[in-house]
Amino acid sequence: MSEATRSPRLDLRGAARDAVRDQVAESALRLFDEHGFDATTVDDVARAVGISPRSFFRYFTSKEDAVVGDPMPYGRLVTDDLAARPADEQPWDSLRAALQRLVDDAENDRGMLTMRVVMSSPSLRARHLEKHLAWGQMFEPEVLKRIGGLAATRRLRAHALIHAAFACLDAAFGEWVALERARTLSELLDDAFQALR
Amino acid sequence: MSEATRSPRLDLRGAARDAVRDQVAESALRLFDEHGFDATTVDDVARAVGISPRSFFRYFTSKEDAVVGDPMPYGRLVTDDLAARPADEQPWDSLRAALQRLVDDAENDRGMLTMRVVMSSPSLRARHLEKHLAWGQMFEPEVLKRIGGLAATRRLRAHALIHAAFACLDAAFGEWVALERARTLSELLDDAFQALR
DNA sequence: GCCGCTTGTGGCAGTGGCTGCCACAACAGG
DNA sequence: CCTGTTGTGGCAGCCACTGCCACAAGCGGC
Repeated sequence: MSEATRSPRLDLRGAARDAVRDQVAESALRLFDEHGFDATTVDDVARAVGISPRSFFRYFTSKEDAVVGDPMPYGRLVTDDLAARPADEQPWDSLRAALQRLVDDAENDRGMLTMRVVMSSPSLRARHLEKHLAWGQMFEPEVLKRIGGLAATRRLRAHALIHAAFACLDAAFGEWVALERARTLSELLDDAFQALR
Repeated sequence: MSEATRSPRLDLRGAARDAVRDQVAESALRLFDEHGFDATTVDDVARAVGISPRSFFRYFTSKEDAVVGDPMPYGRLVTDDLAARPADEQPWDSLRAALQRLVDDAENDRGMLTMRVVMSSPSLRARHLEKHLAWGQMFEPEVLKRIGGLAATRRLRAHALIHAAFACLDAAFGEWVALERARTLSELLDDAFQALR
């Protein structure tokens, strides 16, 4: 049967799968926060949620994946927001606006917990940073549209702008966690972006 | 015997050890470049240089470490350069100047090979990015000295500046490798820093 | 109701990175 | 020649992760 003619039931299945995934991820997050990421094995997580270790790796591509998640869905959202910005806007402003999507979604207890766990382990931080690489590639075409100047250096400048934006994002996240939400993520991100004008 | 009274011979030993380390790293780099990082096992590298796999991990803390190296030595050099910049210089200019140390050291065949291998594997890219985190912590005190404005946001802005500088560095490296050295790293880095003024 | 198909799951064995431990070899100083 | 220190190899074991296979669950057609 072809992809197009499949019954909508498959969406239900997908939804069920996503629900399980979320639940496993949340249990994992709690365990990692409580006992440490390295000290908690995949077997521990699997046992806690009542699935086999083998099945854990059917839901997540890696142990880290249960915390940092797939970069693509958010990447698409933010890229769409970026594409929807006015064509004559300064790229730096477009980037700030587009990242608001991530800010809105992270500014809650779950986001705080996730960031705290991410920052607690080098391998998680590394995966987190890798997400920026994936997003950066998705953003590039949109940012290039808004960049003028010498053609020979456009790609370089787009790259620098994009990853500087991520640097601001991480600085804001870091401060947000360190201050324990004394200020809003949105404000902190504004400050960080402002510092690089 | 106490640390202080040890004979200088130990430096010789350290030097010998460093020499072996370099040689193993170079062989590893060649193998990784030729057959791929993931497809090359530590056993392969060990066999190629005539040491046991167990000994490989006495020279390097991880397989990736043979490529990306210890962040501390370079971190110290650059931090020292940063500290030596004039106190009234703009932090962005100080950072650009301090990174020249890395540029000078990378701008050769070995550096090109290393960057190519690093960019070829996600796990290597991740470790490479982790190095920035370590360096960032070392730079922070020096950058803070050069940052004014509201005290409440100084750390945030310092963090954003520092990691934006690394974003520029990586953008320059990426372009340098992509262009196959058609332009110098130093020029590319200038362009990237310029794009963020 | 039965059958057959697809899809999700568990178990098992195996690979590869990495570590602790122990025995042994190399080499220095006495 | 002996002795303490240091580097090395081998072995066993942990853990993340994968391929394979057998099996169970749900769904469609009949």
